[in-house]
Amino acid sequence: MANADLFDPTLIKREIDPRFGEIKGVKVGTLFDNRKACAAKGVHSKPMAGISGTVKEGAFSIVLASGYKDDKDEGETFIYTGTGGQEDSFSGGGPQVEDQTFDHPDNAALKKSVETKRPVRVIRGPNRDSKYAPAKGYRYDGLYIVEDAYMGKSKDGYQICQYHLRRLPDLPPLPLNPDYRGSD
DNA sequence: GGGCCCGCAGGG
DNA sequence: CCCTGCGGGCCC
Repeated sequence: MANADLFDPTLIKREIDPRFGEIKGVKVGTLFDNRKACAAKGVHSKPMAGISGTVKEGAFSIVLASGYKDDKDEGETFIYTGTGGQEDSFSGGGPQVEDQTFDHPDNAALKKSVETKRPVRVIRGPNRDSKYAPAKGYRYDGLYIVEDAYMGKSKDGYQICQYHLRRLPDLPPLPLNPDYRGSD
């Protein structure tokens, strides 16, 4: 593959771990009805959690949806917020009520991806605050590199884990969100 | 439309 | 095994 130089050569077992990288038969732009459908195709196997991966090998995939107001989606790049510290994790949302930390296994996994440089599958869910989110369902938007991970401050004043993601070059353009409610 | 509460995959 | 999580359906 053309992006081979982006991978850490010591982590070549990407070739034997089917959880990383493109999923056979799932094209960039594929739309899924719900999270269960994403899981069924192996695009993102967790029913609710936004980050799928391991602490040792890094993240396989992440879901960008509403629920974390500190995300900033610019399409080819975006800022993602880690998991944890929310008021009601079951209802999937609410303000931060405590600090996030990279000790959380999911946050640690995504941080690990900065080191490994292994691209992560990105799935966008409905989010009226994102210019690039699908109006409905969950869309596979291709592979992104996690360029950076650092602690930041949420709008609620708590410490949060944040990540800079950048899309691999030469992927199909991202569709615009018809329901976007932002100004730009 | 909002509040509520259900299951389940999988990593550690 | 155990616990958690950027859903989702249902009821009002």
